[in-house]
Amino acid sequence: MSSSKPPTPRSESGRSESGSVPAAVVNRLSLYLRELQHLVAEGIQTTSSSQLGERLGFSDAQVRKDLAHFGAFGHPGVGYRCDELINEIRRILGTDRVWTVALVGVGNLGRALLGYKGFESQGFRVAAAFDSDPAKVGSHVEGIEIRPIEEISQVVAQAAIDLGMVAVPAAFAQAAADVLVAAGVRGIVNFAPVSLALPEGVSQVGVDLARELEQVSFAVASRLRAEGA
Amino acid sequence: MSSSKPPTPRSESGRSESGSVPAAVVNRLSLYLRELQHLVAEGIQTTSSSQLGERLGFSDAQVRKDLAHFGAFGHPGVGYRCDELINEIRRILGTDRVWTVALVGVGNLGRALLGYKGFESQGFRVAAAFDSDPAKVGSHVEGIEIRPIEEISQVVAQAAIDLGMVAVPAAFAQAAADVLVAAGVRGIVNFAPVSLALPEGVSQVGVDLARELEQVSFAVASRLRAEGA
DNA sequence: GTCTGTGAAAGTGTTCACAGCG
DNA sequence: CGCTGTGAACACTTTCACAGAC
Repeated sequence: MSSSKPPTPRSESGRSESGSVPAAVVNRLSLYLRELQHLVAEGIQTTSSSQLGERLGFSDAQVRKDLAHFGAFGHPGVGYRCDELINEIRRILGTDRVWTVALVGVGNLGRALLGYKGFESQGFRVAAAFDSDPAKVGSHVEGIEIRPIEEISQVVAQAAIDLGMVAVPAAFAQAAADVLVAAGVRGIVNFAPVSLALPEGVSQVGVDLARELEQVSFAVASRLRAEGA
Repeated sequence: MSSSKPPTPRSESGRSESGSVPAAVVNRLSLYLRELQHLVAEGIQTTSSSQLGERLGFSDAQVRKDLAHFGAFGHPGVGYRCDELINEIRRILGTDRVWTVALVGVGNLGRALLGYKGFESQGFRVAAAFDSDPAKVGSHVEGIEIRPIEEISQVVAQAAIDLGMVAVPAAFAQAAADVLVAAGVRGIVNFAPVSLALPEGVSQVGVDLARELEQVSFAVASRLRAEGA
């Protein structure tokens, strides 16, 4: 459960390899999905690469090229049927089925993740939560019972958990990830501000809240420097 | 306060323009910063592009090229003094000063953001919080008083707020952003699953929890397809 | 006429490999 | 020697522009 120097480090920006589709394309794909869902909610049934691109800040060619990686989903002279394209993208992303997710770490952020309403509709069900704090174990958050860390491997197997979310303090994140991986989880979203070393075959995406703010502060600071100088 | 078709849409992946430094470079920069801080915590005072790269999954050349965008911070034959490079990167990212941040939306996620311990040490102080729910207004979360949305512009000016975090439901995110921008905020981190349209000169980074999971599920689904097929 | 799908061109980002400094 | 900083080679992405489908 320590972490001297395990395999495959991998950073935030990209997940591990995945065939030959650029990470940036997959990123945009899920942006297209979200926007298509908004379009449908607005009562729009058909769209075009230029409309979709315009709403997201991409070129029409970009949208078409991205989709071309996976097939030909449009109708020349017409555009894309929204519901059709939604289904295609969900299939590509794998969210045409439900993924079960386990959460490790029920602090402030963990509780927010358990209560987050946006997962279910996109095909993710948070099915188990774990914490090392005996005071939390046994209690229920959002209808989910908090279990002790020691039960991860049993529960992950029993509940057929696919993915993990790590929301523990930085110092414990690698250990938490190691346990999840040993239990058979295939991918992890890591909210701790560390780069996890995971074995090949386990995907990771990192979300670091302070880093997100840093990206913004850089942009603002650059602008201020440009103006001020 | 509606949002027919305002300026500059911009997606998650990139922030607005910022001189000529690629977004990916800035992303990695803050990853380098984080790792350097870990190195210092481990008692390591000097590092090299290859050590830094290895721990993050990048090549040594990548690390050196990234830094070269901003200057020459290393010592040939020696490497990089960790504390020196940390200072340089903080200066570049703009976090050599404190940025004040306002939060709009004190739901589950908003509360987690107010309680998040990782902001302060990186140069961000959440100094104000707003919510439209009268039941929440007036209460205190993590020592911060929740104020009504109507007071945003007054408070942002008075407290000299630099950045905003939007953690309201998708349908209200554009309006919340509009108010923040009108009040003078220069950058926004948006946790709502929509693409905000912001005027030029205001930076945005989007964090969409469901999308992060989708990136992982794509990678896992790809691997399963490859194996299974 | 509209809009897709796609080769070819242009533009960016990454890796290589080495000169030069400590 | 070791390691940085960097031009030059390479790889990858994006944009262009058009043939073909509706």
